[in-house]
Amino acid sequence: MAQSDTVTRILDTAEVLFAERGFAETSLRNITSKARVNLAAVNYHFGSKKALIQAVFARYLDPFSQRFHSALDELEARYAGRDIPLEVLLETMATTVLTVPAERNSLKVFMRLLGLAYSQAQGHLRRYIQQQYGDVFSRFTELVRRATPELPDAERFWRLHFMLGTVIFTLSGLDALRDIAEKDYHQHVSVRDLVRRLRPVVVAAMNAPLPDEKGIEHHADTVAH
Amino acid sequence: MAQSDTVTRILDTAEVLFAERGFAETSLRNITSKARVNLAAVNYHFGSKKALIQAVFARYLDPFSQRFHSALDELEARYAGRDIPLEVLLETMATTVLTVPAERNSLKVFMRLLGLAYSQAQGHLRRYIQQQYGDVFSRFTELVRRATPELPDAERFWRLHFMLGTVIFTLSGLDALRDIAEKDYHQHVSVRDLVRRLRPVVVAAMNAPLPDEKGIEHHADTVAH
DNA sequence: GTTTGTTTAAAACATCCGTTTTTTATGGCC
DNA sequence: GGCCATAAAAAACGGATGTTTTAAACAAAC
Repeated sequence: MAQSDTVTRILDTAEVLFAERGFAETSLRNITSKARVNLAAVNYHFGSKKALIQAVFARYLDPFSQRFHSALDELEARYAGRDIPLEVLLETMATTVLTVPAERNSLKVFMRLLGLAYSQAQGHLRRYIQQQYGDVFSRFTELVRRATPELPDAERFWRLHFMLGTVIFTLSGLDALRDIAEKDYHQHVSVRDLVRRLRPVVVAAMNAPLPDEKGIEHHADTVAH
Repeated sequence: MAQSDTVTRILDTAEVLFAERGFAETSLRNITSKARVNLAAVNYHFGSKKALIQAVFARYLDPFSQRFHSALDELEARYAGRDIPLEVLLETMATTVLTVPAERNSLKVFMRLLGLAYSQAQGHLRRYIQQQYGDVFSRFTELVRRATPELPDAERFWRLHFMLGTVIFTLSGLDALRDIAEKDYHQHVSVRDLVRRLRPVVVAAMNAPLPDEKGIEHHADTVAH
């Protein structure tokens, strides 16, 4: 009966603790005791702590990758060769990202994990994600390239990462920001709200004018004449 | 003679290791051995590892806070009551942030530390920074408020944090991004480059049109008619 | 020259870590 | 019944961590 909901209990507990405190600050003893599971169970079922971390990510990223591929398939079919508008691409990505964790009410956890994956030193994680899910991202960026032919390649690369930073940073630090926002503006903030606010910002950022030429330098103390 | 360059050696070594691997992943033995200093010196001079971490931040943030106050003083004097344009405010902040670590050739370290301060769980750090340097940030946001009177307060709050996310995320993950960028676009990327690219994006994001009204919902799969 | 306060050095302490090993239970199959 | 693979539980291992204690060096003050 208890066949292997042990595995699920470990994953459920681990993702929450990881999201709250980070990987290094979360010990296997924290996880197993809170999950009411034997300490050795982690190494038995997953092999190591590293593998546990990767499994936590895979549980989100596998369905995400699958759904996102399907969504892009649909889009390409619908547009039949014509370029897909940037707004549609961004919107599709957003809804796909939001769909997966929504089924488990764990958007906050998922976003926090994404944030950790980037910022944490953990080299093995970045490598794992890159080689496991790099192709979905490549497919997406290629479609974005076609949607923004006027942007130089390097500029588009950086702007995409700028926006990735905005979204991950905001949604992963959501709790802290939400506290401040609600204290200062007495207004509840839902994730839907935030996505609504993010949309025009991201679009405007992607469509911003190109930066000045390299040679020309501006200084704050000479710009206001 | 050796009076207390021990303190400096510890700080110099600690900030580099912290930036490279994070706080939890850096042990006092790592620091003290690399700094060729006795293990007990950290607890003797700083009291604890937590206090060491805060001291590392203070060494950057104290001069930053001081300079930024002066810069804002100058601006307010120059504009003598008139509102300071948003671009000038942003530019001033940028140059101040860049100035402090530039004097020690440690911009990368500083940015990475800022990123860690946000993303890492370390509750004590956020609290310390908030209560120690919250007033400079408040002063800045108030000036931004006057520079963007058309923005609703909540909207401005969120957009400022969006942009904070962009900058910190990008500059703190710089090394990883730089690797990808140089591999794909065979082009060296300096921090100056990045700041140049960031400027129009941030300005456009702050000036983006307001989001749709709350009631109206958009879905990716119905938006492309 | 001895004393005093400060800094460094060395060693020990208690605790926690990830992992491995050993033992015990469980349930399907002949 | 006995057999066996699988899972869970308990115990132990080796090592690393932050901190504390004890001892030695050193400079300044008297």
